[in-house]
Amino acid sequence: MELSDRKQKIMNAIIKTYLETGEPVGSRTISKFSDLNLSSATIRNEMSDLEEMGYIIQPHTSAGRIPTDKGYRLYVDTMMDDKVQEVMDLKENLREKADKMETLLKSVAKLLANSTNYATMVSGPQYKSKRVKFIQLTEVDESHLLTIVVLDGNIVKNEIIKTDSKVDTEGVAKLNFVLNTCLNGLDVSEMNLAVIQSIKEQAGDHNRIIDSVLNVIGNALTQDDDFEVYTSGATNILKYPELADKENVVKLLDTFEERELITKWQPPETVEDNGHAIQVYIGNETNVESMKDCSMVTATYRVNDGVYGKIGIVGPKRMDYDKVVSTLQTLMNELDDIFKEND
Amino acid sequence: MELSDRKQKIMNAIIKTYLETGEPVGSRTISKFSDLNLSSATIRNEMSDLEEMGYIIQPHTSAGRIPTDKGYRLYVDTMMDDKVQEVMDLKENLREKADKMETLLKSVAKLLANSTNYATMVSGPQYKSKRVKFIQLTEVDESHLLTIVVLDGNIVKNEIIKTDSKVDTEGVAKLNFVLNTCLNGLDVSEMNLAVIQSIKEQAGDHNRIIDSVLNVIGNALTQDDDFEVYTSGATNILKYPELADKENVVKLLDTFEERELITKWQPPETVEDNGHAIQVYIGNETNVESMKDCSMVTATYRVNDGVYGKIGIVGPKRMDYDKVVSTLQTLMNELDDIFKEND
DNA sequence: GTTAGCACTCTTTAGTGTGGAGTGCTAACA
DNA sequence: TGTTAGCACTCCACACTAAAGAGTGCTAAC
Repeated sequence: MELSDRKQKIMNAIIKTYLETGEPVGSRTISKFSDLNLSSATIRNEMSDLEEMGYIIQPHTSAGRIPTDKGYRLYVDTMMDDKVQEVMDLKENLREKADKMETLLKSVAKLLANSTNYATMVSGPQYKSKRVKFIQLTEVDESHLLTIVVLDGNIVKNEIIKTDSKVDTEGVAKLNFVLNTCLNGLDVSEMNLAVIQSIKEQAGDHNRIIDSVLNVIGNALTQDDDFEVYTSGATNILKYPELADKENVVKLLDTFEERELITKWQPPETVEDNGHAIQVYIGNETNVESMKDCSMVTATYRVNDGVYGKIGIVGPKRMDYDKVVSTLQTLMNELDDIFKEND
Repeated sequence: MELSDRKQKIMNAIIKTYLETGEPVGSRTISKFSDLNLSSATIRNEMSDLEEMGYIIQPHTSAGRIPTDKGYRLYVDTMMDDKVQEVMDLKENLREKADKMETLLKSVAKLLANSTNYATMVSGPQYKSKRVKFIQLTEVDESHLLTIVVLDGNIVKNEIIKTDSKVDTEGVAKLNFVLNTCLNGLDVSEMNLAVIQSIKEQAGDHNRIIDSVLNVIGNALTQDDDFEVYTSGATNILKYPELADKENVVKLLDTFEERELITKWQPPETVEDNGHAIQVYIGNETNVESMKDCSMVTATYRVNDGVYGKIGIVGPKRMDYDKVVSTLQTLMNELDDIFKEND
């Protein structure tokens, strides 16, 4: 069956109404709806068609229709107009917090949650290809060495390692020299046994320390456990009755608590400059079981080349896609500016 | 009125029963209860007394009684016997995660939440009196210096600062020397203008950098924004109907989300060695409005001298105080061991 | 001092009926 | 042939009622 112009309009009206009310919408409501001057009976016929085509569904025999995932998808893909949203006062709020990435991202999450009334998740920046820029060991006291690893993009990792015996200042200097000459510029795959062996030979009798240091470096290069995710406004989902039944709520809130669950958020392979790769996932498209009744809109921010993070907004399927997308757009531009400044 | 022995026993029975069921408990239930062989009528008389004394209350005329805060308090203070709980398999689970404080604390929160079915909050260690152990500046590239501040207790803070112009290796060395000779061993209150002035004089023409560095140090010494709080099992509160009415749930969950709210958790002035300062807060005793229908049990762990953190378990007033306290005790001992080992 | 018994209160639950919203179908109309 | 009006039907939501159950307080008897 063809999706006629009129059907599209009706579909649009159904979704718009449903987004507002959250109630199944009936033919009479649509027939009273603005432009299209059609009786409820006609609408009924059309709705019957739309149902057959899979765009809408009846929760029970004598109820109105609600959009299916396919219906939402249609809306998001074709019907959303790009109207510019009132620009929020995000700017001032953000600038204040911009000093530390962590606080910045937390505020982003909170601001978004407050201004959209949905739940938000923000992932910390992920570093795509990590290479060692330089390494530095420093004595802390008799039995502890501070290991500092600076990676590409000026990411600093540090860890204190225990030593069996005191290493004198000279020894530390030597270790520093050896480590830096051998490892600078390498990524994790290039640190093979040959390299390690050569370090150990040059370092003399500090094998144990080398092992510890390499361990720290390995962690710095591979560990994703600093793949932080900040969430905010989780309780907003309680505002939407269709999500708030006990079963679901627990699962959803748990999903938010277990931030790790959103590991499915790989950073994008490539993001065209200034493109924020805004994407909409509806229902099962999220690939998260507990979110099957939700939708999620994600965007990608870019701190540096190869350093990306994601921002996601989770709400009911009847979320105001239009507003969310444009809010995200505004916000992303703002973030871009902040990162550029701070470089 | 005197709190007779029999009244105590009845009180105990009431609380125990209520803890299990969460329902108001009636006189008949208690009369059937184990030891005391009394008819429901007698119990009724006693309960009437207990109500007058403020230990229990009737939610409505023809309902059983439930304990008041005062009643719980009586129970916690006098009636809880110290029976040892089955030791959980916390140990093995914890050891695996012990490598990083952060992951360790997260696991603690999760484990506690799972094994108690209440919500947990764990605050990261707080450093009571912070002093600078040493400072180190390192060139990263032409326009960036890495500032590392090591504090008492081997806490490492780092930040990258921008410089207007390149500072040569010699300059950095000099700065390092000056900073360390002037600042090592000082706490924040001792870094007064005189000290700062003297640094600037000795450092020559690197005033701007000194300012940035002092800024970093100041942050390291004062900022509580790394007062991390980990939560887990927030959704557990949905398991207790008396907490799960919509109004309350939102407020409670928000309290958990806004971890900062628990700033009221000052570290204790003193904690006797090996004492974990386990405390029970009932209802309004928590001083958190949204928790007026909850109870909270907190314990203090000790990483080092002057480095404390707190663990809290939040549940309904009818929480199983006995079990929670002994679970916490077991856990704290375990943590003590881990911290000792890792020293 | 303790207990049995009874009247009374209040909540919970199930059951019932009514009104409203919405549909699908049919027949009439332009 | 597309549109509309009308009607019978379905189902949900809500209010109301009735009955059951739990528990109390009081009184009188042991």
